[in-house]
Amino acid sequence: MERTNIDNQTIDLGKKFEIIYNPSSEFKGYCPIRDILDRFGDKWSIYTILQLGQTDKMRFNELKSKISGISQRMLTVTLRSLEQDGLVERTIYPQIPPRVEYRLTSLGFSLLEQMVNLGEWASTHMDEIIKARECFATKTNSQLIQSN
Amino acid sequence: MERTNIDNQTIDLGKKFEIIYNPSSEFKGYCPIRDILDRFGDKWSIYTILQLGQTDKMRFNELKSKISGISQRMLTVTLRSLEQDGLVERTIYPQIPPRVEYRLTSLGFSLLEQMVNLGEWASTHMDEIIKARECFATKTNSQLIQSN
DNA sequence: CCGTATCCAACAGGATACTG
DNA sequence: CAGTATCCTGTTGGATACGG
Repeated sequence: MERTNIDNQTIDLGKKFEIIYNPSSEFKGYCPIRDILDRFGDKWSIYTILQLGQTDKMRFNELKSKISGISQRMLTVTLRSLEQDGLVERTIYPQIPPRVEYRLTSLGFSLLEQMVNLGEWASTHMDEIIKARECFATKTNSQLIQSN
Repeated sequence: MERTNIDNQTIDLGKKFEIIYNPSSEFKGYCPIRDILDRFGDKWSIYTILQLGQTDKMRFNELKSKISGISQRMLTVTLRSLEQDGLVERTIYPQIPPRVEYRLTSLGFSLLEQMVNLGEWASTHMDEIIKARECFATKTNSQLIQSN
């Protein structure tokens, strides 16, 4: 198994790689990251998880008001999806008007920690990425100018 | 700033939360995680990053053959996107037939590390999630039966 | 209050054909 | 070899109206 070495960055992916992604087989080429990202890579899951991580429990409309821009439909869809994966727990109090509370499960909290880690990476490197985008735009523009 | 406490899990998100997501303002409510996930939360970016992390450089068709299922178009699109964000470096050797090499930048490698972390989380908790999905399906079915 | 149902626009991405 | 260009389909998610 090969090792990667660039700029004195040596990452021994060999061991980990087989765990997280095995491309050699059509059937065993299942990728857990893909599965996870298919679920919370959507538009609202992260916001929802982050919000639920701020307090121990929240009601539907409370969540809706804190996640700016989300529609009623999408909040329902998102919460069902998270509930289905065992990340969020839904408690219904049988009363009129209905009262429903949502909270992260311990699994949800462990994902939250990963999200926070990813968020810290994103915050740290966001300026590099933005610079790269600007630089790329400049390169593309100059190529366009040359081809005129 | 509130603290979250469930099952003896105390995460002090207060400090980190403001960095990674500020929902209080329409304009300052910019979320770096969202930005990042909008980029590599797509269908092919992770596979591409993982593959490029396996060797120090790869050619276009080499990549295409290793990422099973990807179309020529989507590989181009994905690589351009990653290049634009400074995660991948593209080297063109002006010869016929053309020779193009791709490699991760150091920024790309640091993202790869995050992906590996996420992948380990996913691998560790995948069985819990699958169980939760099955359990959810059972609950839903029994509700359907009751309503019949 | 907390949803569900329906309709619809926008976009991601696959198939195919063509090019320097 | 390494792409573009074009077309076309499936899915995501927003708007709106209605229901227990």
